[in-house]
Amino acid sequence: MAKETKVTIQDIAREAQVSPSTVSRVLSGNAPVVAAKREAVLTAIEALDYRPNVFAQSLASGQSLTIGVLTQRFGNPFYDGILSGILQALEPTPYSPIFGDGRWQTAVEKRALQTLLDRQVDGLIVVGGLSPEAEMLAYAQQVPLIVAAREIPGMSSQCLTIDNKKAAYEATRYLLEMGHQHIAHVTASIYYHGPITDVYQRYQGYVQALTEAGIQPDPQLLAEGDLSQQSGLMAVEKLVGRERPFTAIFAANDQMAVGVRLGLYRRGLRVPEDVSLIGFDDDHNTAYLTPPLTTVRQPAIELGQAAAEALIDLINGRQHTFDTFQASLIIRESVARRR
Amino acid sequence: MAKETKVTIQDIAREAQVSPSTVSRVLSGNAPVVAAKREAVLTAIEALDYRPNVFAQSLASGQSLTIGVLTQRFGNPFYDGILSGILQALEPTPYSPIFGDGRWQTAVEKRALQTLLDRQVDGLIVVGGLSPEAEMLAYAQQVPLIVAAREIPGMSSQCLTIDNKKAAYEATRYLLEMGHQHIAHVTASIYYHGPITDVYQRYQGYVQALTEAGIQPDPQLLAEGDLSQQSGLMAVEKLVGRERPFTAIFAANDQMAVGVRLGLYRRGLRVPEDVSLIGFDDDHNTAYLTPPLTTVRQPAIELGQAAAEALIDLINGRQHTFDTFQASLIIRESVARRR
DNA sequence: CTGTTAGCGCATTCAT
DNA sequence: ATGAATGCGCTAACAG
Repeated sequence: MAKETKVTIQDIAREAQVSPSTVSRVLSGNAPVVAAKREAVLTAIEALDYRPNVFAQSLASGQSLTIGVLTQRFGNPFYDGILSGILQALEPTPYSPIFGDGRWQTAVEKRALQTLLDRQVDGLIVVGGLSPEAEMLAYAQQVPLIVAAREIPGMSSQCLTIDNKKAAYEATRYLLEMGHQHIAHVTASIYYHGPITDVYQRYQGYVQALTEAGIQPDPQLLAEGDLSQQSGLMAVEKLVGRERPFTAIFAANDQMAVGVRLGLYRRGLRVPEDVSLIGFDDDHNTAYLTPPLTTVRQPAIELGQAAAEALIDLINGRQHTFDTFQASLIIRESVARRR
Repeated sequence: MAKETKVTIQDIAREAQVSPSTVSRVLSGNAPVVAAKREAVLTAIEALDYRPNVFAQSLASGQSLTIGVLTQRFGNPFYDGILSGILQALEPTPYSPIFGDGRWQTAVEKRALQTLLDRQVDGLIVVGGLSPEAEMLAYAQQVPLIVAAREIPGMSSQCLTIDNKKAAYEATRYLLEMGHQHIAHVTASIYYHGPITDVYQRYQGYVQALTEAGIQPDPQLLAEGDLSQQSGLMAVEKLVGRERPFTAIFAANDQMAVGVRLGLYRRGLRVPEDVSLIGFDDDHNTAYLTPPLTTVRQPAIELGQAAAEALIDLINGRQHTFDTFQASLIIRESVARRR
């Protein structure tokens, strides 16, 4: 339907008085071309407003110059940040990203992945994702693959992750240092979230900090939500209902922290006077909480950039190493020294 | 690098004892094929796990079976909703979306658009966007084009929009009906936002409602922000500073409404006891405001779906008509009857 | 209904 | 350094 440019490499060749191959050469820069001819070609390209046909290019070369990015539905600040980072890092390269959306459903994710593969992407970045490890390993066999924000055993050298356990450990430590002894944790069902082990790692960090401090983690101070704000609210109800005293709550993400905040408010508990509160994600949407929420910032953009760079190195067979990314505790007024 | 499938249509042809063209025919369904052969082909495809080379397909057919979607940086709930709608509507079609990100910068947008065009998209959906009208018209010449959430004079039959003026009118009417006479409006600079006339339309709806009610809009009750939360806060300062009494504020978007809320709080003004407040967008991130914010919900997903459907009809030369979408007022507790 | 013949637009050999 | 020739994998006439 679309009336695409009809200008082909042949037209340029004629216009510039050279052969098509020469045009191709100046285009790709893969072979030396005398300056005069190069000029002629460039001018012709300009004059005719020539745009190479990417399909023909890819068909002939076997490269698509695209890299596939599999995400899970937009909207999450952390994942969105990773996307931004990827986009930024790809900008100066010849590769352009094409997206697939897994929508947090394995079946959808699988199809999206397949679509990307069918489009002959030269490389693949999977952000999070639910696909079983075996499948991921299989994909990695077919195409250069980098996984962001998820650790897959057996391909850790291609996984960029954030040290969630350590971050959670530090958050909990901070509460301990502020004198809190009875620290509740709002987590999310491991079962439900399957491979999203981030949440579980946060739980582990929490446990470790307590244990090191000589405090036995109390199951009664653990509440399970589903990462939603609503579930945070309900978590408070559960905790309060158990009649185990607590002076601080560490929520596994900001959304739940907001719910917690609301739940405390409804129970007449004030933050931070009665209960200190820490979240996780540095979700900017919580900016208008009063008092502002102490939380953990994950370097999403940086991680995205690193993922893209790693992938390009991988495609080009270059060596590439990277460390686990460190998250940082953002201290704000939702935590007070225990009275 | 990637070891793509080496299976070609020839292999299938051989395996199924037919000619390549026949295979192509069963693949595209564009021509009748005897059942027996079709079966044979299908089995062969299955057996060899054949995946057509999209580049070869596109090169030969001139169609890419992709539709380009130009967005502006993820994160905005309204635009994200439109994207979801587009994705959903495209799901059952043979077209797959490829995204471009304009990042709210004309230069970037232009490049992104060009990239999409270079990829020979069969159609284009531009969500919002800043490109001057002339350019949009030019693009529309090159490729089937649908514009979502923006009205472009001269191609209104290809623009899906939401009736912002009417929605704002109704929001203001509601305040009037609640007995408010002095209603302030927080808008955004028309100059700054250039083509984003939504905000201006909201202003117009506000004016119309007042005028119809026999109230002369008071310039002193108008404050200009930039859609950010921060600017909402400052708007309150301006309004309060002018010492013109008001009992209600209608903000042009939820983000500013949140800022307004904060500003009022700092001034010791309570919502809704002292001042009633209405926003616009039904931004879920405001869910934890107390009291909940009365706002306007725009049917983003529906609009996205409609846009995708319209585009496909356009590509196929089918006729397609649609109405302006209606937003709806979501009444919550941030508005009180005037005491 | 189906096989045969030509390209689609370009990147790459290969000679020169 | 550069032109000519070949083919990437597939679809689209064109005959039959």
